[in-house]
Amino acid sequence: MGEHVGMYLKKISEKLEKRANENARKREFTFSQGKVLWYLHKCEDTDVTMRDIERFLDCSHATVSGLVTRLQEKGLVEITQSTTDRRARVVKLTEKEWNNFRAMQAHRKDMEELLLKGFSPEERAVFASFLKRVYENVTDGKEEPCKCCVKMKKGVRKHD
Amino acid sequence: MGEHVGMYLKKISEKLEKRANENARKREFTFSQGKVLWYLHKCEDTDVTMRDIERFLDCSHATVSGLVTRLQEKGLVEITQSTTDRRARVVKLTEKEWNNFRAMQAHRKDMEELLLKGFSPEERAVFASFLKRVYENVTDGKEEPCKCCVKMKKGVRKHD
DNA sequence: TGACTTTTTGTAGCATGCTACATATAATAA
DNA sequence: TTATTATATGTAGCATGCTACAAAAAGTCA
Repeated sequence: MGEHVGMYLKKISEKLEKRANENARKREFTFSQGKVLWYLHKCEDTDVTMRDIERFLDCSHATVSGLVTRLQEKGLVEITQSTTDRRARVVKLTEKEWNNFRAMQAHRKDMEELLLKGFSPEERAVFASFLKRVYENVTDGKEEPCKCCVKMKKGVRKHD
Repeated sequence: MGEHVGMYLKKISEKLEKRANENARKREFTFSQGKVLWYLHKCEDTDVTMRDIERFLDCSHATVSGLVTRLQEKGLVEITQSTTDRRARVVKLTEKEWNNFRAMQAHRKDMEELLLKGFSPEERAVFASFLKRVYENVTDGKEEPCKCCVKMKKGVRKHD
């Protein structure tokens, strides 16, 4: 009765974000902006719209609009209109940005190792499976993954 | 390699906060404001200053200032100057607020149950211990607990 | 085709978090 | 006591998240 699981989850998450922001600050962008860049790298070979980013981050379109605008102001992404859907805006990484990816990968790996310091391989597996179950509990099983890279072929949209 | 533990922790935490905000909205305050109220209830018998709240929330004093100001505007707390330390502001719950506590307790319990749905008592214990270990990893063992209720007697401050 | 609905994005206004700077008071050292 | 340092709070300015409203384009159905 009262394992305070929720409290721990939130506090760990807050610490993670603070650490990530400290790290990202060295590279002239924030943790949230980094998530957008990460996604753009992951989907290099496809046209990524603001709507795709919204689904990936699982946040409102207003939030995405702010993030992408600030990334554009810093010259880290370019925004162009989609040629196939005049509502959509396509977001692309600029040349300037390419240095960041490896640093981000490294930091992500470091954080994962920090989190699981002292855990045996078996414990890691059990912990990961617990987290997946909790995630399904809080999403009522209705996970809303980013469908862009998974289900869409290069440049293929419904309206094509 | 790559259990995505960090990602799951963050996503679960985001869902938790969204659910808590939906719930809290019915009671005219937000999740973060609710944490302040929660703490004030916990420490009913002591004088709680803004600095105490800052330590409890583990956030900046600027953040606390905003939270407490908005709670005051809604008439949920009163702010007075400490009689023993003229720098400090003492934050107190108002009569109006007292209806919320039980609803908050109930929601917290519901969330805990939702998170751990389908977990056996043994699994719950293991999961909780894992989270504690991860928390110690991300805090480097230097946990910074709220010292107010733990170490301070009623009304006793260093400067007394 | 034309009317209706859905989708994508923009903007305003707010709450929450931060850092950086300022002030006033308290605590400490000379 | 006086000078210095530490502590508690205020404020400005920013990034991130939200909801609510609006517009424009795309999709759908008669």
